[in-house]
Amino acid sequence: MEKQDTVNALYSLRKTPTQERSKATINAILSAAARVLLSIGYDKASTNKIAELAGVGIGSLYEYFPGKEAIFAEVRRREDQRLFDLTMNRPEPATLKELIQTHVSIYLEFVRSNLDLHAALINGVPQFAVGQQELPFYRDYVPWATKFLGAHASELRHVEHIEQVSSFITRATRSTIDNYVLHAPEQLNDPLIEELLTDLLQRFLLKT
Amino acid sequence: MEKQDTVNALYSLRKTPTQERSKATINAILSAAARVLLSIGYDKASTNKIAELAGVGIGSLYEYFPGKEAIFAEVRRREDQRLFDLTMNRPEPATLKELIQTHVSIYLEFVRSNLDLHAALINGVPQFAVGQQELPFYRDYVPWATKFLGAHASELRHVEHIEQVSSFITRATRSTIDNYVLHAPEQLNDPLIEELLTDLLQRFLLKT
DNA sequence: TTAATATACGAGTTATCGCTCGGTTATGAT
DNA sequence: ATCATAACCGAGCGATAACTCGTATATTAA
Repeated sequence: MEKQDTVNALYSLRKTPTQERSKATINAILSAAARVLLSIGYDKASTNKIAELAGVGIGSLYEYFPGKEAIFAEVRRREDQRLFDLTMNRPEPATLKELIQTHVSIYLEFVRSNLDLHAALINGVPQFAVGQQELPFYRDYVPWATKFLGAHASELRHVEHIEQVSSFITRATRSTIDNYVLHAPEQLNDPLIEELLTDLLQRFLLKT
Repeated sequence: MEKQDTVNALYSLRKTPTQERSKATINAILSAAARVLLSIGYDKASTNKIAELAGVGIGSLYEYFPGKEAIFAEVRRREDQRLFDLTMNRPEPATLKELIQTHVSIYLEFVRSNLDLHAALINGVPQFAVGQQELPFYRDYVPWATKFLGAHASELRHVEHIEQVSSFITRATRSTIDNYVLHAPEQLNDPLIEELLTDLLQRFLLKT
């Protein structure tokens, strides 16, 4: 409980902004953080540089963020949220087969749309409290996927452990794409990758 | 060419050791680096701390390594080499099905045997010259897998693009396991994960 | 034995880091 | 118009980082 709070304090906002201009300040900081990350990398990024590029006093930065990690944790959190919104704000496909195809496609388009930033986030930025608690992405996404799989249980090959299967395919999908983002970004434009990944998941999940 | 050398210089040994004691020094540094990584993380790890823990003068450290990145790049390189040796020094299975099962099993055992170090490497340590050139692991492994797939082409579902398929399954396997290492390490002891991953790959690759 | 080379060393220089704190300015409520 | 509070600011302190360079010691070759 206490330890948990201590940990969380390192990664969340210090105070919640109420006025508009403070929200603008926070946005400026996050935007600057992303630009600094792209130009010099996480290691050499410093709170001073971020504040300077954001056109914000260093004191202001520390009003809202306890440190560098928290800033980048927030950058990542917002990107994850964007992805989650993209996948949710969409007519729910009728069949599992379509769902798989759709989600692979959405995530691929998502990473392609801002490749450099995602590569930098994956590679350079350590993850929020790893092992301590689940990433927001999986925490939100897996239950949703589990529910969908449960609703189509009759089409599934693996009906025994739907919860674990749901987690498994979510992780496999995301991590495989992230691997391409980092190590073979040029192949992300090849439609073959999308085909292979879709086929991989469909064959695994669906009865033939 | 010149740029490439500049980049490489940041990540490779400065000089090749000839005498035994210098090899011992390098090993002490690498071992200390791993321990520092586990205790305080990549960010707060410094060359000074590593040298101190290694019982080596800071000057000696800089005789061999141009900086912190190079030290950890070498730690990772050696871990990758260990894994590669494990998979190669083993009677080659007769069938693709066995091969898949075997490799999933080897890699899982490999990460389980030193979970904390692998988690720290995956999460905290930025990758060597990402995008510039392929990681040694994939550079060595993919051609080998490609050859094996080619030799069993008759059993394959995807015979059109063996090279890309080989790369694809290698990345999918490694990145999925790495995801569990980082985000759900407790599940690595559940045999279900091994089953699911094996099944995923077999269904994708093999004709039924 | 001696010369050449490889290895080891660490005090010290320079730079930057994280972060605080006392104080100013802007905003909204009364 | 007045006041409370939210937001903003940046000089500057203490700590620590990366890395060099002159020097000392060990090893090997001649």
